[in-house]
Amino acid sequence: MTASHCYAYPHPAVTTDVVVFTIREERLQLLLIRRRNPPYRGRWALPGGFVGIDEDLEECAKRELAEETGIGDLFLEQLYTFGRPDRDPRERVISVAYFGLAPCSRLRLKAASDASAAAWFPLDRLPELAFDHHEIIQLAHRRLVAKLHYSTIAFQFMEPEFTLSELQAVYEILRGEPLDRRNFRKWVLSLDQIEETGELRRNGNHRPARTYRVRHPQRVAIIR
Amino acid sequence: MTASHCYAYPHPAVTTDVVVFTIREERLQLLLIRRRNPPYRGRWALPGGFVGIDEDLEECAKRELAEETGIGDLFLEQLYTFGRPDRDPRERVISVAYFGLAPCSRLRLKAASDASAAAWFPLDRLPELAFDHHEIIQLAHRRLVAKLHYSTIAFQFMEPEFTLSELQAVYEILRGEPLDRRNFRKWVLSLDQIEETGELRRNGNHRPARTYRVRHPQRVAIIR
DNA sequence: CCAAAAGTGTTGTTTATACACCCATGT
DNA sequence: ACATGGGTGTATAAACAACACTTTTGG
Repeated sequence: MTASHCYAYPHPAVTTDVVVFTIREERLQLLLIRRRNPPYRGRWALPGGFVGIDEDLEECAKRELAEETGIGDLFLEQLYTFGRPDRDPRERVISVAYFGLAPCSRLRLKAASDASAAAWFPLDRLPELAFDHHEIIQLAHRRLVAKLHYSTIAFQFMEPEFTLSELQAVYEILRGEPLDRRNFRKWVLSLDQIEETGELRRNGNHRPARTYRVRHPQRVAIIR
Repeated sequence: MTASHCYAYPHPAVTTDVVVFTIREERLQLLLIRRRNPPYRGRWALPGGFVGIDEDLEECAKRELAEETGIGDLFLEQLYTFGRPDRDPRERVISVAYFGLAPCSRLRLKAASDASAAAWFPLDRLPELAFDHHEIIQLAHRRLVAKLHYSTIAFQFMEPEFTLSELQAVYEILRGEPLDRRNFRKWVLSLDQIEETGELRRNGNHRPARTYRVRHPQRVAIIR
C-alpha cells in the first residue's frame, strides 16, 4: 500500500466509534467487538472505524456498525468527539463517538469482516478495552442516565409492542431502583407518548396484560 | 508551500469553531470575525481554525480564539461535530464546535493576525455567515437555552461580583420574558450556589444593593 | 383454590406561582 | 419630599410520593 494522499499540512485521521446499549437478561448491556488487527489485537473494543473522505459522520458510524456487527437500523445520536493527541498509538486519530440504543431482538449479531467476534457485555462486567474506550463508555452511560429524566429515550429499548410492566422494568434497570407501579403508570401515560394496541398478551399463569406501542417511534421527545 | 504530508488513505482536515456568547447592551450577543482569506473572504464567521497535529481539541479552540480575538480565559464546552462532506468548498473539513460564555467585560477585543476584525453581534441581527456557521450558532443557542433550565450555566455571564437584579436581568434576557423578583430570589438563593460578599453597591439615587459571588465559578452545577 | 402478575384512587407533602408594600439612597 | 430600584412573606395551585386491595389467568 503506497502513501499517495498528500497535504500541505499534517492531517489527523478521523474515526467514529459507537456505544450501543440494549437491555438483555434484566441488565443494561453494550456491544463490543474483538479486534482482529493491531493495535490492541485481540482486545475488545467499540465498533467503529475510519471516516470515508466523502462520507457523512453518522453514515460512517452506521456503516461500521453494520460491517462489524450486522446491525442495521437503530436510534443513533452523536455523543462527543475525543481528540487527545496520544489516544491512538499509530497516528493522530480523532474519534467522533455516537451512542445508540435498541431492543436486543432487533440486533442479530453476526461477526463480519472487520471483527473476529461481536458480543454483548453487561455494563458492570466489561473486559479490558482498547484505546480510551472505557472513557467513551462512561460518558455514554452518564448521558443515557441523564436523558432518562427529561426525554423518552428509554422507549428506544422497547419492542414494537410491550406491556407497561416491561416498560417499568426497563426504567428500574436503568435507574437501579424499584418504582411504584401506580405512580409509574400515571406518569408514563400522562406523557401521551404511548398508546394501547387494543391487544392483550397472555404470558403465564396470571392475568393478561394490555400491550402498548410508542406513538412516534423515530422521535425522542423532550419532556417536563 | 509544498505538499509534504502523505498518507495511505485520504484524511479530512479538522478544525474547531467557537460560538462565544455574552450579554451586552441588554441583549444576547455573539462574537464573529471577518475573514481575511478565501473562501468567503470578507464574510463574517465564527472564530476557529485548523487543529495542530499534536494539539488537543479544546486547546485548539482556545488558541484560535485568542489569536483571532484576543480573548483569554472563558467557560468553554464542546458542542457538536459538524462533518457534512461538502461543508467546506476547499477540501473535506470536519469541525468540532465549542460553545463559550463570558461576561463581556472579560473580553477585550483586539483584531489579531488571522482576522481583519472581530465584533459582537446581537443574535437577532446576524450578518450573512461563512460555511454552515448559521447552523452551528442555532444549535449553540438551543443548547444554551436548554441548559438554563437544569444548570447554573447563566452564572458564567456574571462579573465576579453582581447584584441579584443583575442576575435576574440576565435570566430575563435569555428567557425573553420578565420574572417575578421575589420568586426569582427565592429560587436562585435556594440553589445554594451564590453567596453574599457582605458588600453593598451604591448605584444611583436609590437603595444600595447587596452583592453576591458564585461559590464555584469554574463549575457549572446541574440542578433540579 | 392457589399463585402470580395486572390493574386501579386517594391522601399528604413538596414545589411552583401569583401578588403588594416598605426601605435606603441621591437629588 | 420624591423618584428610583432594593428588599421581603403569604396564600393558592400543581406536581410528586406513599400506600393496599381486587382482577384475571394457568395449573
